[in-house]
Amino acid sequence: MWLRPRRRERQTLTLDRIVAEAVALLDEEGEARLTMRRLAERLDTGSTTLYWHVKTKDDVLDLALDAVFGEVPLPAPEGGWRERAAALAAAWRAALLRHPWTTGLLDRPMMGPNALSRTEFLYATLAEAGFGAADLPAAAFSLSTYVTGSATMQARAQDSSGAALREHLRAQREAYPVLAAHGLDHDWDVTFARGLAYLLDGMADRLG
Amino acid sequence: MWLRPRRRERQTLTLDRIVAEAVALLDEEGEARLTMRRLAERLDTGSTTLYWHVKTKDDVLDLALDAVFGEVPLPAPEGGWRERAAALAAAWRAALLRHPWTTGLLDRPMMGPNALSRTEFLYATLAEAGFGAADLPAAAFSLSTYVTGSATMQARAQDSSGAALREHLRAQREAYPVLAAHGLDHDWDVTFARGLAYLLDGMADRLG
DNA sequence: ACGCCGACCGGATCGATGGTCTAGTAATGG
DNA sequence: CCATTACTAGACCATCGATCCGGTCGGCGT
Repeated sequence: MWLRPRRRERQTLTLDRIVAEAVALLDEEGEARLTMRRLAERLDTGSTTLYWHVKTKDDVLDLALDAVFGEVPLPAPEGGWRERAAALAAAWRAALLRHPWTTGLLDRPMMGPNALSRTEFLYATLAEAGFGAADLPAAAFSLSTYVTGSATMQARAQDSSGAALREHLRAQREAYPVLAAHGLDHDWDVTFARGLAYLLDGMADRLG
Repeated sequence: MWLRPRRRERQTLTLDRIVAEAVALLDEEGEARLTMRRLAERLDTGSTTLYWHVKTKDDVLDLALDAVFGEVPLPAPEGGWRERAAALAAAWRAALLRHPWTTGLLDRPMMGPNALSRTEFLYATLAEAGFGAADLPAAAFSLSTYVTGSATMQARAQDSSGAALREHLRAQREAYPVLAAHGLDHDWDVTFARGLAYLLDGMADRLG
C-alpha cells in the first residue's frame, strides 16, 4: 500500500521531449550509443513506452535530424542573393558541425518540414537572383551538396579517426606526397569559405 | 564414412573473396541486410570464420568501400587540368552510383589505399595546374565534397524514398512552391555537370 | 455519481545480431 | 613423425529493435 511506488507525476511524455532528449543523447554520446532503452531511461520511462509515440527507431533519428535543421535561421531577406546564400550555407554548416552525428544521417530523405523550408528558401533566393529553370536545380543542388559534403568531411576529420588518418598520412608521405604536404594542416573555416567562393563565383559568371 | 560430408575443396577463404562477396551482397540487398551470418552463408562457411580474416564488421564495410574506390580509373595524364579533374569526378561519381550503398558509408574515414591514391591524384593534378598552398586544399576539398555529396543526394532521390519525397512535395506544393516547381524533374547527369562547371569556372577564375 | 473508453505506460519476451570462447582439423616444414 | 601454423566452426553471450498483453489514468457522457 504505502510501499506502492509514488504515482508518477504526469509529466506526460511528448514527442517533443523524446526528440529533445534524443538530440541531447546524440550530442553527448553519438549515434552508436543511442538505443531505445537508453533513451527511455533518460526520460525516466520504459523503452516500450516510446513506441507509443514513435513507430520505429528510425523515426526518432529522422525527427532528431529535422530538429537540427530547425536550428538553422533563415537569413534576413535584405542584401544580395549571394550574401543570403552564403549566410544560409554558413548557418546550415554551423548547425551540422554543432551536432556532428548529423553527418552520419545525411544519407536519408530530408523531407522534414524544417529541412524543406530551408531548401525552399534557397530555391526562392536563387530564383529571385535570376537563375532560370535550366540553372535553378543545379545551383541549389550544388550549394546544398557543398554544405552537407563539407560538413561531413570536416566532422570526420575532427573526431578521433581524423587524428589517425593524419598520422597514417604522415607515415606514408612518400606514397602520397602532395596530399601529405597540403592536405593536413589547414583552417577548416577558411577552406570552406574559399571553396564556397569558387562555387558562387562560377554561379555569378553564369548569371552574366 | 561415405556419408561423411565431402571434404570441403579447399578454396581457401581469402580476404579478397570476403570483400568481393560483401560488395555483391551490398549491391543486391543493401547495407541493412549485410550481416556477418548472411555473408558467411554466401561464402559457404560459418560466421565465426570471418572473424579470423577480419576483426569487426566495420572492417568489412571499410574494405568494401575502398574496393569501390578501386573501380575508379585514374584519368590519363594528357589534357588540361580541368579535363582531368572533370574526368576523375565523373568516374568517381559513376562508381558511387553503381553501388548506391556507398553513399551511406561516406561518413567514415576514407583512408584505404584506393581512396588515398585517388585523392593524391586529385591534389597532384590541381597542384600542377597552379593552385598554390593557400588554394590547394580548398580546390581539392570542394571537388571531392561535390562528388560525394551529389552522389549521396542522387542515390537517395532514386531509391524508393525518393518517390515518396516527390509525391509528398507535390502534395505540399503551395508550402514549397519554388522547390516543387523546379526541384522535381531534372536530369541528374545534366544537373551534376552544370554544378561541376560552376565550381570549375570559379576555380579557373582564381587561377587568373 | 458512475461507468467506460481511449490515451498512455511497462514487464516479459521474441528473434536477430555482433562478437567471443573453445575445440577442433588440414596442410606444411623440420 | 611430430609440432606448429593457418584456418574453420559449434555453442554461447549480451544487446538490440520491436511486439504482446495487461495494466493505469483522466475525462466525458449519461
